[in-house]
Amino acid sequence: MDIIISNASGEPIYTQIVTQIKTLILEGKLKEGDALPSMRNLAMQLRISVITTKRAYEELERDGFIESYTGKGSFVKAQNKELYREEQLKKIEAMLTEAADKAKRCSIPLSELQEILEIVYGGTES
Amino acid sequence: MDIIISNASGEPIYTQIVTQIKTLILEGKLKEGDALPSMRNLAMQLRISVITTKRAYEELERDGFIESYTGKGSFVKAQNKELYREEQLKKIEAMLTEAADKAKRCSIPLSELQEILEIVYGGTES
DNA sequence: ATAATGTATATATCGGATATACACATTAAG
DNA sequence: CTTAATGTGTATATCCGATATATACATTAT
Repeated sequence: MDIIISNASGEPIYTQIVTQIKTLILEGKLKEGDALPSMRNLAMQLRISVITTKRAYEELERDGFIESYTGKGSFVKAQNKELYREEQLKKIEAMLTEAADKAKRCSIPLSELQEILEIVYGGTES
Repeated sequence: MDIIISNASGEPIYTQIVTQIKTLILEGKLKEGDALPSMRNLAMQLRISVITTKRAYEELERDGFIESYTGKGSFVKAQNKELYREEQLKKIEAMLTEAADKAKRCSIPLSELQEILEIVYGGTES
């Protein structure tokens, strides 16, 4: 568990933790059942409060990445890729809806939107 | 100029003013060269500070809807529909890019995105 | 000069976001 | 049962951006 936090970035600490652990899980470097560092332990390492690590773990739990058990610890959950996909799909749909609304207000046709989408989808490197 | 502000809405006052004046202009109820109420005048009517009306007018000016001249007043600019369209297009492109990024991370294919876009574009009432 | 207009600086207030201390509850191990 | 680990809950501190303001200043028209 190499979590690195940067005070300079302006990004909140708990967010940095969440993102990094999510990435580790999504990349398969942390697998189902793997134990995460205890909240206290991680807090010590990073020299931050337990409450901040708790907040990060809470978010990971809400998003279905891990599970915590009082007295035992926190563990990586079975990845529910389908669920994750569904959630992302909802967010994507919301974004597309907003974009479509804006477009309609300026009489920008659907075809133009489709073109743009095609370009940005193709052009963005992951 | 019937500007109506509602303290209950939670929406900031200056935003309410901006939106309502933009709408009046876009709907053609305010035309090129028309004088807006002076900042002080509008502030009196709405029982708010001049600074708040100024802030609203500043935003309208930034967005190219009006122009203000010290000592004279504020006036509706010639509508540059093309410019407005371009600006909206930039915002739309940014939204689509973000959506595309999210989609790629979940291996959601472009075709699925296109479908969704088609649905939300068609289905949203203006 | 006067009275209208817009402008600039410094300030108050509020609320959400972030991070915290400390006490409490649960579990596992001896 | 005691101990030491774990996660949890309540109440609090702090900071920062957003919002709105008062007051004084600058410009224009008459």
